[in-house]
Amino acid sequence: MGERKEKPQYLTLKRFILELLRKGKLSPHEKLPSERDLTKQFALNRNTVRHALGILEREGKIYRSGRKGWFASGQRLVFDPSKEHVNFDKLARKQGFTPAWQVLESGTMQATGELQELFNVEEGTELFHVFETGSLDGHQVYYSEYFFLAEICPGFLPKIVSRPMTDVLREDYSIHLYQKDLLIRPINMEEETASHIGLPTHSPGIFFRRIKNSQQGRIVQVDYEYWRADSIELRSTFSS
Amino acid sequence: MGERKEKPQYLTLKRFILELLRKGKLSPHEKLPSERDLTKQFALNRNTVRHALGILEREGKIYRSGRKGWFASGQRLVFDPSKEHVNFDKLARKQGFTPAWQVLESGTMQATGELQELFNVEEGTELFHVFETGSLDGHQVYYSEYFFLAEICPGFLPKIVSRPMTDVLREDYSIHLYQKDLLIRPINMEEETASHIGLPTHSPGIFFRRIKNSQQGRIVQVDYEYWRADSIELRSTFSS
DNA sequence: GAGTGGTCTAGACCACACA
DNA sequence: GTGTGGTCTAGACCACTCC
Repeated sequence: MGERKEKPQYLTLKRFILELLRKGKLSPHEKLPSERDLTKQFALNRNTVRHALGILEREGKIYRSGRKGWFASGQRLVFDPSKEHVNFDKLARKQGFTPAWQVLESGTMQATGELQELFNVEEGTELFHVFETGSLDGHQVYYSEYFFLAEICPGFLPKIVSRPMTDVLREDYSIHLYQKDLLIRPINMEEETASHIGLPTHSPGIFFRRIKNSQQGRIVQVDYEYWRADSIELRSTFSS
Repeated sequence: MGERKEKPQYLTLKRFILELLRKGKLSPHEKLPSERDLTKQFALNRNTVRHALGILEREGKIYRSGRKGWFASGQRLVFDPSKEHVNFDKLARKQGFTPAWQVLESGTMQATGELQELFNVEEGTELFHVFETGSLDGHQVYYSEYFFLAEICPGFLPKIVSRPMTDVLREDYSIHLYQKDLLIRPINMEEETASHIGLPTHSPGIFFRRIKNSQQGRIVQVDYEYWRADSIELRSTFSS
């Protein structure tokens, strides 16, 4: 009657791993024992082990990398969605990370569909596109697709390989970006997105769609960003 | 060599259900076929069926309710995290929902631990606490725990059963709340939290911690809110 | 009582990673 | 080649819901 219910066994494993993390016996980015090792240690079936690991993954405590295994999550990059200016490089350095990014592809294209609507331009208007990945301390954390109005920044593309995009726009074109619209959605990473960051399909992620104005109020940039969910923390501080 | 890889079978089921949703053959809040029905229809094992359903759940397309089954998600409440004022009742009505809330428990307590730190008051300072759930169109979507500085609003608790909390503070105490700090985190709902909203453990959720000032700049309220992840959409629009 | 979702076992085969 | 995670099967028992 008043008996305590049996706790599910996956909770035992989950708590064990949380303890390892709490006590520092698993350092950030350290690999966990293999799933089969855990089945032996806890006399559990591999399905049950994977159930426990999946829960920890969705809580952001651990993450998977490729097919290489499960790893303890690192420190989160704190990100303020209420700020109108966003500069990954500066933000990360301020928080003690070593950020890096790599352009995977860039070029010109013509506006159609959603992009045409968002930019509010005629179909066929020329856009620059940039696909890149970014990392913190050597660990890949995001994949993004940026789109710019080509006419406002001729010769833009070669410059961004080595300099932060916001710096190039400010210094070379006197364009200051202001975030106008921000959409945030927790997602499962689709195969293609995940593969760019070296993650397995269905890794938990956070998606951002940003629409940015120039100081003249014109929409000049649209970003789609896909972040590893455990790599960031969303926190707004209001100054008023 | 150039052969297409076999698609995983759970993807077949996943896409089938997405099609049902897209075509409107599953209306919002309509129950899906039982897991065992789906195993028969698709000649799949129940584990595989549950895998597919879990992915759809984490994408916010479907949700579970109690042990009653899986349901198609409804329309999302659009929520702007950059706004300093938040009023669930008004926000929901403006978007065509019929909101409701229910106070589960309320009373007085003394500040300790994190609450004492957040309020920045002496240990033992009297606080009001209110635990409540909220629903949209009859479907429970959040559970929250509010804490107030008791001294600024004597006689507060009986009033909030029937009136929105922000209205009571404004009309009866001339207190206007300003969001000062906002923390957003995707979570798995823990057993206790989930049970308040009639959800099973590990339902995907979004957690908010809000710290609110009065117009005098004093911290007067701290909220912890747990939302069903599929019930809201985060979107900021900047007016500048 | 029949059916539901939640938990769990004991296997299996595959593609891929690493040594 | 050995071990890894990803996918999948064929069962089982339980607590709970609904009729």
